[in-house]
Amino acid sequence: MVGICDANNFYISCERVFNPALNGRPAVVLSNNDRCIIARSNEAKAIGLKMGQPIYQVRDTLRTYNVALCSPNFPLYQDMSDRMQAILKRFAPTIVYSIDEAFLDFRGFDPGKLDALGHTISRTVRHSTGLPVSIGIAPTKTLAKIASKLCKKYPKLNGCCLMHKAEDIEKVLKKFPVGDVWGIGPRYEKMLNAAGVNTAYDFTQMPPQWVRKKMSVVGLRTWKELRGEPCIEIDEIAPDKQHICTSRSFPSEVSDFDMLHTAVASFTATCAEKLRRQKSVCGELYVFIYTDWHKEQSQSFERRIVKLVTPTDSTLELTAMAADALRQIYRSGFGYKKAGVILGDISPRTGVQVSLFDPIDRGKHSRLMSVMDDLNRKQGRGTVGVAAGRHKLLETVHEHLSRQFTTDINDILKVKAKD
DNA sequence: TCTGGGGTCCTAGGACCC
DNA sequence: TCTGGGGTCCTAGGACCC
Repeated sequence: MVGICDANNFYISCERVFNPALNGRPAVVLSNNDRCIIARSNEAKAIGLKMGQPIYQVRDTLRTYNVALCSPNFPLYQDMSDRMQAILKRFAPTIVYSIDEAFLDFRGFDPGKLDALGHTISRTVRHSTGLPVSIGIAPTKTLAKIASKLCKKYPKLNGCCLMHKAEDIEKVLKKFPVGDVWGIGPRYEKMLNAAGVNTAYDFTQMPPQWVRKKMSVVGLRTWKELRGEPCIEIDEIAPDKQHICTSRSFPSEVSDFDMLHTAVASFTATCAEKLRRQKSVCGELYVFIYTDWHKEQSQSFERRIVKLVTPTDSTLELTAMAADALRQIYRSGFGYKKAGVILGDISPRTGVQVSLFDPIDRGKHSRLMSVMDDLNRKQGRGTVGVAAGRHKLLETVHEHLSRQFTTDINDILKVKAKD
């Protein structure tokens, strides 16, 4: 048996832990620059606010229902996530799946005791972190996901839903919309509905050859999992990333080369930091800049891939190459709305083949980088860097930011004694 | 006026090789 | 009229996840 522990409305719940005034009212967390909705409380869902919806489209609703707005506070969410995962690990081998979810490996556990254990875990996380979670337990990961969704829908389940008897599972699947199944997105949902497949149960009754043909081996795995055959493996040790990306939309259009350069340099530095954290090097650097694609008039979507002779993790080298690439794709007269950097062709740092006429002192670079990473880790991000300064106009706007309640000593809540 | 920011895997088709 | 066959690698595009 396998379990999934999924935090309910995770970002919102994190905000609520430190700001109880948000309880019971519609609240949303916004994307960078407070542009669109990326998380919603149940109350916000109930009044029809949608994931990814731009704020300007729902101004009236926000006002009418007095919706609380929160700018994204990712350091807080990550810290709360770490706390949740630490608690889960006390009960069963845990595989972190995303910031708000983890799988629990219940193989070898007594199935008769799992319901009670699941409830204990749910209660413990709630008490120790303040986060409400939904735990689903079933023979496969896909079924466990369904169980955890039931948990959210039916509060009387009290934070844990165990699904293991074949007839119970069948009963659930017959009512479960196929589009809500993990692994079936909007495209496949449409295709399946058109073929008369509306519930998860309908899907399990389709011939495997048909599923394979229409949805490839990925769809077939989902089909098998729904029929109780585990076949989605998730690695215990998070594999190294194959691509590392940093990109942002700008608060307003940017047409000045130096400003773009500053942005691209800082994205590259962030990417390189992530790369060094996983002890890898990259062999490829990709830089892109977009104009606003919503506008009718002429657009520009430019990108350049640079292949490296010798793979590297040096911010110095990468920022220099990114600047060259940017110089090649930049065109004056355009207002750019978004830019980004992607590192690819990633491999472990050990075993780098240095080319014969390598002009770079790699030892020196790597000593410099590790001093830099160290300082940034201890003194906070952005303490030292090689980026070309900062521009006020590029800074992300966060009008409704909560404080760093758990990670900054100055922001820790103070308890006042009543006299 | 205004639309997020990360990732994964799979497949088909073209280039190229022998 | 007739136009090999098998393999690899790369890329773009399409689907999905949170």
